[in-house]
Amino acid sequence: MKIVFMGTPDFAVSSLEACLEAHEVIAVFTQPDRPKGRGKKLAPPPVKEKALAHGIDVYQPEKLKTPENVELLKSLQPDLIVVVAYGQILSKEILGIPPKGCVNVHASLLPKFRGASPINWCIVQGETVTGVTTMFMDVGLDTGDMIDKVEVEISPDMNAGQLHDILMEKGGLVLRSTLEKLDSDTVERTPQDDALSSYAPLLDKNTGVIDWSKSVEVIVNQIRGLNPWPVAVTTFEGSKMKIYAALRADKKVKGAPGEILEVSKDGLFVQAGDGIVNVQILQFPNSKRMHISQYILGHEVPCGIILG
RNA sequence: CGCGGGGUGGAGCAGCUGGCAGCUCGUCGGGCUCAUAACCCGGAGGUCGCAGGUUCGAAUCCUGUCCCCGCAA
Repeated sequence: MKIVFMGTPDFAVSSLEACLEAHEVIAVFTQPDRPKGRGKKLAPPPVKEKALAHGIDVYQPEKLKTPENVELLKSLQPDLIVVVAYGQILSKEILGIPPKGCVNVHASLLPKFRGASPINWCIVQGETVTGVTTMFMDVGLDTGDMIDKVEVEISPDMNAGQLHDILMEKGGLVLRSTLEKLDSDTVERTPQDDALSSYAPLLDKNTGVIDWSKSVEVIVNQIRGLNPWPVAVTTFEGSKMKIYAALRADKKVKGAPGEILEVSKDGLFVQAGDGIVNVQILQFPNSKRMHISQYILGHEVPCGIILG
């Protein structure tokens, strides 16, 4: 099949590889290079680098749905368009271009966690199982008919970064199978049950702010679900404290929500709504990320102060 | 040239109004103990990121360079 691939971040790269394995990728669409990192340097998206390495034409339109780009897509005459974390909406007109349709790889078990950040939200909400779904795209947001699905277990200590890496790999695998079915016209469509759907909106900084009156479970899930980005944060004596990892603690002491009850090399014990959170890895502005056992070697952490 | 912080014994930090490099932990040896990640005594370990400069003398001031990090995207 002649495929046009659309994708941008790391997550899309393994799917691009899946396409390259058995099919002809005639063009890659990805977001324009953006200023990135400390120096404002323009950085190419991972998908672009991969595509260039394979000598594939790369297009980086600011807006995909302009008449010129629609014409461009038509002229490419793809059999199929594969979209993975591209970052732009495909208009109805574009969706109708390829005869085999437009398929999307989505990092959740649809219809749950439709939207931009399914990987983070499923952990934040305490799911124990998630997965990757391939589907035919329609005009709605991740609402199209499903094709293939693979489940992945979320272990209690897993954070969003680790889950991302697993799902990325699974995404490539599922797409391979979906591509085979499309190629041989043996695809089966399964409509999504809207009643079971949920939405995983784009993350922002505020998502990371910890409310210490919430339960231990909610806080711990928030912390691991937002690692490595945007990272759970709280306020420690006026400065921002990022928390990368935390556990549930078994302690008998008790205090006000957000109060630091005890500090040792085993952790920073903080009162939450229904129990105690053991903060393990933290980071302060201008400082390196480190485990509490290292942090206390060079810093004074008085008990009794209130976080948040 | 987007803004800002930092590179000091294995780890985390202090020292930086220039004058013999310090703290906590770890590590090594010894002691106490039924025992211990606890406690006591003692020791090892640092060209203070790199290169120049100012000075009688620089971790500390100046210049250049490399690397790391926070914000912002």
